[in-house]
Amino acid sequence: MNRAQSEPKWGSPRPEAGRGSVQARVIAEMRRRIIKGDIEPETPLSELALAEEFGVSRTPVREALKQLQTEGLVEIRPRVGTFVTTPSRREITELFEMKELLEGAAARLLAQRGRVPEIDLLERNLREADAAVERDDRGRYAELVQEFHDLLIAGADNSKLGAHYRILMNQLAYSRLINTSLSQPGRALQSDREHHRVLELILEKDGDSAERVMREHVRASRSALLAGLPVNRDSQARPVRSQDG
Amino acid sequence: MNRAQSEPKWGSPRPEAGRGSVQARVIAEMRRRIIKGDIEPETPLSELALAEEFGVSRTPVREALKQLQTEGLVEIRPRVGTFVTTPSRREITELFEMKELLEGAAARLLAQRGRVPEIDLLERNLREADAAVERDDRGRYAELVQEFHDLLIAGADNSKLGAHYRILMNQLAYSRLINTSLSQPGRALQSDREHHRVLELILEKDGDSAERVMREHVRASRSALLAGLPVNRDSQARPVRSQDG
DNA sequence: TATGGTCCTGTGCCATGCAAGAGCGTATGG
DNA sequence: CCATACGCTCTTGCATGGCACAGGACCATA
Repeated sequence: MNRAQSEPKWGSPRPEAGRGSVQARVIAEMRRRIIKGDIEPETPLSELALAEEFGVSRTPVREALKQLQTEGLVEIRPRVGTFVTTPSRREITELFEMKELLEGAAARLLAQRGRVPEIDLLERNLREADAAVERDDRGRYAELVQEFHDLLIAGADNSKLGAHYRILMNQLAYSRLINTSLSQPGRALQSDREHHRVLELILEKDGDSAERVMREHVRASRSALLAGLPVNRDSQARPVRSQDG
Repeated sequence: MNRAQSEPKWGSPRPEAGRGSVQARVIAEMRRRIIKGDIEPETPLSELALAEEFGVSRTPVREALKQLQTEGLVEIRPRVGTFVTTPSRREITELFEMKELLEGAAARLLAQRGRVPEIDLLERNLREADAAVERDDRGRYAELVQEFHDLLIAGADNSKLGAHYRILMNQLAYSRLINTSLSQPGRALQSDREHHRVLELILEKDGDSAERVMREHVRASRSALLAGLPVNRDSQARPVRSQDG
C-alpha cells in the first residue's frame, strides 16, 4: 500500500468523489454509508480495514472517524473499536424536540423575510408534491418532503441554524425514517396539507402562526413515525461524553 | 522528542490535566485558550509549535485542531495553516438568533417539567445574584449570569439541546462578551430583574410566557452587548465550507 | 465443574519521515 | 523603476511503524 497516486487500485468505476483531499472523500463516503444504513450497528469499523478498502493509510481514516464522532455518527471506544451509533429511544425524542424547534424557527424567520427565492421553490415543491400524492408515488413524495424541509431551513437564511440542523438530521438518519413515517395510511396526504398550511402562513407573513403550525406538523410527523416503528428496539444508553468547556 | 513516557520532560509543575489521552488534553487546553481569548486571531497556530509546547508529536495536535475546526473554533486552510476564527458581524447575529432560540426553548421545557433540582439551584443563583448586584460586584455577577443560563439549559433535560448550546457559546466566546454586555450602565440590574421574571413564570408553569420573556431577555442582552462593542470590527466573511450530506 | 490467572490477538494512540502545495522574497529582464 | 518569474522555506497532508491497553481464549488449579 504505497503512494495512492502511483497505485490507483480502484480501477472499478468510481465516477464521483475524486476531488478534494483524501480524508474529505473518506468522511463523505462514510457519512453516506452510515446515514443510508449500509453498516450494521454492531459490527465495526476497523481503521485498518477501512484504510485498505479506500486504498489509503490509516491516518486519514482515523481523522475521518474522529470527525464523524464529533458529529455524533460513530462512537470510538478507546482501545476497543469504532462503532456506528444508534440513537436510543430517548435520544430520538430529544432529536425530534430539536427538529421541532429548529424547523419552527425557520418557518418564522422565513415568514419575516418576505418574498425570497426559496418561496418560489417551495411553491414549486408543493405543486410537485400534490402530483406525487395524487398518483400515490410515495418514493417521490419522500424526496419532496425532504426538499421541503431543506428549503425551509435554507430560507431562514441563518447558516448556523442550517449547520446544526444538518447534524441533527444526520444523527436521526432522517432520510431512512421518513419512509417509515409515510407508510402510515393517509399520512402522506395529511403531511402534504400541513405543508400547504405552513406555506400559506409564511406568505401571509404570519410568523407566529407559521412557527406554531410547523411545530405541530413536526409533532404529527413524529407520531406517525413512532407508530410505524417495528419494535421497541431500545438502544443501550451510552454514557454522554462530557465535552467540557 | 521521543516516547513521552521514557522522556518525562515536563518536570515542570503540571498539576492538572494529567488524565485522559494526550489529544484530549490538547483539545481542552486549546479550547480554553481560544475561548479565553489568549490567542491573537490572525497569528497562525503551527502544528509543530504546539506539538513542541505540549511536548507531544504533531499527530495528536493535528487531530485536536481538526476537532476544534468541526466545533467552529478554528479554521484550517489546507497547506497554509490553522487560525482561530473570529465570527463576523453577521455570524454574531446568527449566533444570537440561535441563542435566543435555544434558551427560549429551554425555559419552556423547564417550565413544563415542574419542580426539578435545577429550580432550586436557579433560586439560589438568583439570591446570590441579587447580593452581587447590590454590592456592585460585576465580576461575580458575570459568573452567576453564566451559571443561570447553564442551569436553564441543564434544566431542559435535553442532552442534544445542551450539546448544540455548548458549541454555540464556544463560538461566541460568550464568557468574554458577557463582561462587555454588563459594562453598560444599569444593565446588570435590569438583567437580574429579567432573570427573576423568567424564573417566576417557570414556577407558574407558564411555558409560553417563560419562553417569550426569555427570548426578550436574550435580545436585550444582545443589544447591550452590541452597544458596548468597541468598533465595527467586521471580520472577513469566510466562505462557508459546505459540509455535504 | 467452577474459577482464577495468564497469554495472545486486535485495536486505537502516538511518533516520525517524506512529499507536495502555498506564500514570499529576490533576482532578472524590460 | 516596474513587472514577472524563479526558487527557497514553511506549512500541512499522508504513509508507516512501534507501543500500550482491552478483551477474550486458554489453561492450570481448587
